Amino acid sequence: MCGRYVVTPDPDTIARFFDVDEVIAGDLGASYNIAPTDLIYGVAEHRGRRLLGEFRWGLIPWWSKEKGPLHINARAESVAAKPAFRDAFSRRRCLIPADGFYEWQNRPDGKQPFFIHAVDGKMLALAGIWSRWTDPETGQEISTAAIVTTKSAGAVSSLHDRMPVILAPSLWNAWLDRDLRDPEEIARLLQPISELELHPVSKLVNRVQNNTPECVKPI
DNA sequence: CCAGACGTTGTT
DNA sequence: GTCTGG
DNA sequence: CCAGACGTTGTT
DNA sequence: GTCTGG
Repeated sequence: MCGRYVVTPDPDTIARFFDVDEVIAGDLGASYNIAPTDLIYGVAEHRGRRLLGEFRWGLIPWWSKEKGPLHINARAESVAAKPAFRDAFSRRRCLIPADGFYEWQNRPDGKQPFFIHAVDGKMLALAGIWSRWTDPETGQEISTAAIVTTKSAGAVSSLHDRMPVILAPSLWNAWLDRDLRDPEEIARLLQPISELELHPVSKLVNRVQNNTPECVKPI
């Protein structure tokens, strides 16, 4: 699955990589340990333009009266049908930029974290869905997002049976296209990719308070 | 009709 | 909002 | 995802 | 064990 990840470039660098027209996100700073509830970058389309915005990690359906529970992931196999996700899936998709992400391997002696990243070291586009939600208590409106997961492939499958969907650049346009609303057509974009590298890292990453380059360093 | 749920993961 | 269960 | 909390009363 | 917070 995907419950922690890494983003280090500044917003302008991310925007260039994803061919973004306008940056509306603030500078969230480099993070080696992004966790659920954090603010994250997301690339989404608005009135035909590609924007880099910020989202709270943990999707809240627009009709929800409650702040929780958090939906940090959505299964590719069912995202089109689930009440909490289907509307976002057909109308509000985004790319979530990442240097890489973490998975924990279960071992007899505990859990071992791994950092997983592109072979060429470039940023990954994680498949995301998003929603606008108004807090009934404060009237505050926020954008929230979830990462779509799928069956793992390649080296990652030796660690874990789930991983985030990573979209190849050739699929970015279709994924962001808000006029593309046919669930079956959209679902065809969600394939696991296998060209990733991984290495074990320190258990420092287990604590969300630890946010240093040490988190991604091979051990 | 109204009430209540609406999610993923891992583990057992 | 929309579906399912009672 | 992992870490950390997990409770009430009364008083300040 | 299970929920909440980050």
